[in-house]
Amino acid sequence: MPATDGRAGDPLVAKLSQFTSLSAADVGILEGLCAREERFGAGASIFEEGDAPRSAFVVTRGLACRYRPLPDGRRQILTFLIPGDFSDLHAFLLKAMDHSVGTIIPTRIAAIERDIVLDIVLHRPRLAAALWWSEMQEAAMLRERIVALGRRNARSRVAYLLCELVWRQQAIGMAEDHSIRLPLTQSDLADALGLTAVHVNRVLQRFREDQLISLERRRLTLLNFVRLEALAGLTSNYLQLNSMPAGAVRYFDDLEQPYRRR
Amino acid sequence: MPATDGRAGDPLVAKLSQFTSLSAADVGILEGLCAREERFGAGASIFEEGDAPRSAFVVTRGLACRYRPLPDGRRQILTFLIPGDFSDLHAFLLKAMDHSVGTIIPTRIAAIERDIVLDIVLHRPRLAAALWWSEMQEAAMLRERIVALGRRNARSRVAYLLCELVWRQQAIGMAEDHSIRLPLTQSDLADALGLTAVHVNRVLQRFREDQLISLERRRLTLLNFVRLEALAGLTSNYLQLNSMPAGAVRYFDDLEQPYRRR
DNA sequence: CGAGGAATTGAGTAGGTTCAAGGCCGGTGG
DNA sequence: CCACCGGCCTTGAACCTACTCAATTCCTCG
Repeated sequence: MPATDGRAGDPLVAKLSQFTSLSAADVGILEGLCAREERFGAGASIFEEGDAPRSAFVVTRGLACRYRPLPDGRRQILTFLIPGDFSDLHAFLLKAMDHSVGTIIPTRIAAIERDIVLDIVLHRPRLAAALWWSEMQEAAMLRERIVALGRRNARSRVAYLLCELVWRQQAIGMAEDHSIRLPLTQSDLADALGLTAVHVNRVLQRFREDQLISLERRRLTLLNFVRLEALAGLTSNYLQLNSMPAGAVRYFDDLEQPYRRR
Repeated sequence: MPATDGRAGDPLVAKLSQFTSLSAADVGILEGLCAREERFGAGASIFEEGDAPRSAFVVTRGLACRYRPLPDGRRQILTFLIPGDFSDLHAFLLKAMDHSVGTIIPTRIAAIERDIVLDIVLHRPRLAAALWWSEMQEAAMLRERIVALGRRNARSRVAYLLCELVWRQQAIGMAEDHSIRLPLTQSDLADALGLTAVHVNRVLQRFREDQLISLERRRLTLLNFVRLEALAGLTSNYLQLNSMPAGAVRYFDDLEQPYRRR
């Protein structure tokens, strides 16, 4: 099993493999996509609200977030982007991004050209399906966030976000058991959860008292993930952490045929 | 300009035409998709959390919503589905839906088979682009909801949702100026906005006092949409209500060539 | 005309915010 | 090696927005 520094295999391949088994050719393509990375420092801006979208991108190392800045200086974090996240597959269809993306820690990003995206969609059905699935996973995370912000109290919200972060890092081999590196400040967490940093602090205090988590030196461990998941109110099929339905598998195998011989 | 009863032209065609001009053939395909509709009464369930996804679908008439039921009986409404909304393009890749869809008023839905979806994606690039765009629009709405629930107070949230509903219905020719039919109860609005029905009521009272809206007999009119939009804090490019970038247009025209001769 | 859901109103409460001050910790420069 | 600095975390007290509970009125529809 992989180590904890994010170097263990390609995180994108690891993530998509949860959904469907990838051929050697597909893996090659994915690794090729991530070959030319761009590096950003901590707290850097990758793009901003209003910018023309350039292309899709993959996070290969580090941690970033999508967010919407508000006129009064506050912000709402929409999603965190971890290694293996393939985003904005179709952003080239838009004239302007409606949100910004910035890094939390030093981060590497590989940009993907429009032509490559379309080539995959048109000629690599199985790979395209895997990318669609990862888009749907991102949409599922947005829906879960809405439920959390709309109908859960602060304790549940914090529990939910910590669980999500751990689960996602488990999926790419960046978690040790239920423990991850968590370089987010309490203020970052608050901006994601619609709370204030002060209140996030008090909730985390309670979680520590209750032996639910340990969090020190930027390392988070879920000590009692059963209780945390219950507190978070997450359903078992969250993140669609299961593979493709059998019918769809057969279907894509058939579609692959014409292209396998190229 | 179309009338107010939702019969004026095909709402799906109207919606996608905002994004790109559609060929007669594409319009024909879209209208064909909506030919076989299924009818549901008010308060009916279209599918439920946990169900295996059947296929994509288009709402042709009525009003429905996606929502997540909570264990304690409450719920969070995620999005409202109005005529012309094409949803779940790729849902066939999942084993189980993570949310439910139910109707508010009598509603008609056209189911779209997986094979038809894939045929469009592979052979009708321009139409596929339009459908991707509508998916991105739905994702943009989810992000906007997160911002509203996370960082805005009750007044702004209500203003935002009313504006969104009016804008969307304008886009499909179902609005008269700034006036729409609004069959939602205050409880529905509350479930979408993370508030209680009682508080939604008080906010709406204030809006009426302040001459911002009129709302009676299920008819909403924005009396001062400038102030409402400001209160809602919406950005001008919300809903990506603008057409495809020129570069993308050329690109898809090229892709169309091989298929135009079929 | 009656019934039931929806809207409205009031009073008390609570979860989370705001403001402000102090403490910790890691990094930097002398 | 040590002292300083700045960002982050922590804690307390007052406050406020929105919730809860409950009763009443209004509408719509059969």
